[in-house]
Amino acid sequence: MDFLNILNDPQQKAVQHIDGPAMIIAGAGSGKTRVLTFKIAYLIYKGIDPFNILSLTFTNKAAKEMKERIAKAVGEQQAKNLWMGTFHSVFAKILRIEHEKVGFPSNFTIYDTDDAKSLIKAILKDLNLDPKVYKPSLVYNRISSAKNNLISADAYADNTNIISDDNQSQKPYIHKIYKLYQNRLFRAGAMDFDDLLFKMNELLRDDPEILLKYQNKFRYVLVDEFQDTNYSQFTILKRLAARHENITVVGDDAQSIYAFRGANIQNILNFKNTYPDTQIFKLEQNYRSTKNIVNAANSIIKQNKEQLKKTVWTANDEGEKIKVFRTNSDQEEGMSIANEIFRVENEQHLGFDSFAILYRTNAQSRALEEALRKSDIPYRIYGGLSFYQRKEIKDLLGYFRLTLNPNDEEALKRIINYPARGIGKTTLDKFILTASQHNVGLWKVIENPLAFKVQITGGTLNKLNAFRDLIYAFSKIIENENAYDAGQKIAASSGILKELYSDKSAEGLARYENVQELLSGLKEFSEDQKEQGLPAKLPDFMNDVALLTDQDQTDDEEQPKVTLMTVHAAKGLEFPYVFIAGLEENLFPSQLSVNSRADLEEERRLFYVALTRSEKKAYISYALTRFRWGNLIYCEPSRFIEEIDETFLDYPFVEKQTSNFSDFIRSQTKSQPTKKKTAFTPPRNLKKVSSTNAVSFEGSPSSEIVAGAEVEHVRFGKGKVLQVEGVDPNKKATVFFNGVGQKQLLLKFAKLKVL
DNA sequence: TAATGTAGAGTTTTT
DNA sequence: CTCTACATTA
Repeated sequence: MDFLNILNDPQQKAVQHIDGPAMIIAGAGSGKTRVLTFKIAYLIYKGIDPFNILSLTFTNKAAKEMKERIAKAVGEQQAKNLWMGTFHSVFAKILRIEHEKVGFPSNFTIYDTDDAKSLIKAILKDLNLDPKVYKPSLVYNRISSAKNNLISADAYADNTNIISDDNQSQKPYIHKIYKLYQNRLFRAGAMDFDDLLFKMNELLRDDPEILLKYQNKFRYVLVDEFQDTNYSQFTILKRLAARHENITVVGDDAQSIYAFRGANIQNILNFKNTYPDTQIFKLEQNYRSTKNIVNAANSIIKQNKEQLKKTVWTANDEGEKIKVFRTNSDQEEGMSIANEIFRVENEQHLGFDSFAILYRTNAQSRALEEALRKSDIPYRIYGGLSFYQRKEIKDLLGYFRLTLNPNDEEALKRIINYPARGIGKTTLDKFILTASQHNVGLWKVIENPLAFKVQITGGTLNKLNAFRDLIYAFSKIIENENAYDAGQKIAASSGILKELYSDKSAEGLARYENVQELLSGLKEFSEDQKEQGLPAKLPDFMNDVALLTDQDQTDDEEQPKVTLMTVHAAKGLEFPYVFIAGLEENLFPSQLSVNSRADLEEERRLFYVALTRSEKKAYISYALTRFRWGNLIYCEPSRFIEEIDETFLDYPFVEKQTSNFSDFIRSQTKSQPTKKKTAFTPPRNLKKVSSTNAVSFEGSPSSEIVAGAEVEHVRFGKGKVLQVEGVDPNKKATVFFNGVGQKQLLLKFAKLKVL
């Protein structure tokens, strides 16, 4: 095994371990993917049949990349037979194979979160419950977390703790919604994300034959990103591995950032309790980042109480210190970053894809995007509304879904009257009611409304029959044509293409293009599958389209671009230069996390993940003001900045002034009208970048701000004071800004200059 | 039943 | 602010 030579000692040992439980604790940048890849290659090299290896990853993209790497090591033929994918996609596949035992059609639909919430809304209506009290997203989360803990609808209703919780929060009927929700899913031949795991658990629990079959099939189980698995997932693993106990988990407790969706960090912290024979391998050498970055990240993470002991170190260069930017506004923050990217790129010529801007929330991308656009820096934003969540895409997929599974209620509701064909809400409501009364699928009623004595007019019946026949026709098309041709035909004869084409607005054009993009995706799929000798029908495409995310899309990038994404989305990636924006209290850490120690620790891990993405240099920035929901709010620097050992920071402000940030801010804002402040003028490293915007913008004394005065604001530009009210510390001015409109500003914060 | 207008809510992260 | 969902009107 030549290739072992390029690994370090603990990496080699981890790779060469074959039988029995193993846990690989992989620090950030320690070559985790490489070890996992080599380990699988090594197993195959040692004669283990790839058919017997199951490897679970966090994203489909990760699985695909790993498979390609393994193919290079052991050859295409061998690699092809590996089972690799996300928990959801692998188990969806198995559930389709074993669908008879599960009691679902093999082409069951997978409801995404939007479908699920929409269904919950429909149930609320049936139960006459107020959607403001029973917020669909809240109910969904409650059900989801129950499922992730393997609590069925019946168990939920019987659990006195849960019920008293719900009673306490004035939502006593959640158990009822849960039960009905499962009923409706069943009738629609649909599962939500959590069901995929839940039903897999049930299957393995209740059917010894199936259990044995998959235990013997997956003699070797490997799990990546184990720190982000939930109880349901771990339970599946335990069941599968119970016979041979060849289970290898790889992860980093310091990078566990998905507790909000049920991930249980205890899975990794207590893995050895479950398998006392576990061999533990620690990968502690970081190959990615400079000493400064590694040490700064260590100084952050050590503040967390709950963690496995390890010491991440690097032999790399010292590198530059982490630079801190402070700006007056979120816009300026964007400009500072854009200017710095421009400067570094001019100097180093690494290409714009060497830069990433990371942030806590998607909403922050706007100001950053604007700044990059102004500076003519190419960029690509990841996340936000995903491609597959767009209305036009869901509409077309709705036709595909309904044709493949006519009981798919959410798909039906979505398209039965889109494009408009005269079947309105009233009619649809009648059908849904009738279906519920007879406890049959919606499609049964649609096919033959008279059999169920639904009161409809002859005209409606005709329209309905036309729709029914349309779907029948699509069904034939899907049977006979490949995915692309079928998709094309359905898009055309459903009227969707025409509908979108007739909309000449910019948004309409974009929607049309999106649909075209989906169709070309189908084309690519059809050709790829054919090439590999695999089936290329529409159902094959639809099988896990609900499990795809934007990250799985192949981007045919023509030019290098700066990456903009949330910290979560950046997990597993690396960039030479990383900017972490919006390091402010109530933003990062998020407002919702600051009250609980566990949540705050997760935010801190998130920051750790962000910082450890960088190879050469990291920047962190915060703004003193920021727009949120159209309102200007005032921000304080994040506690995380203080938590970094200052020897790793290039942060000129703290040295001169007090280290207490709130005092610092207060002193600035209070003394604002008078004397010149040394500390508040932009520090040297900022001068250059902020000079394009407002250079050390000085406000006038509040006594000069009177009604009728012409003033200038650092952000809104020129305007006229309409009214001033209140007394000095809390004096408030109403100002009309040209082109911006009327704003109310507190003078102690807002800097207004009288012209 | 379709189209238009208005009110209300939302920003934590995603399979 | 911006988007969506609902209600009202034609």
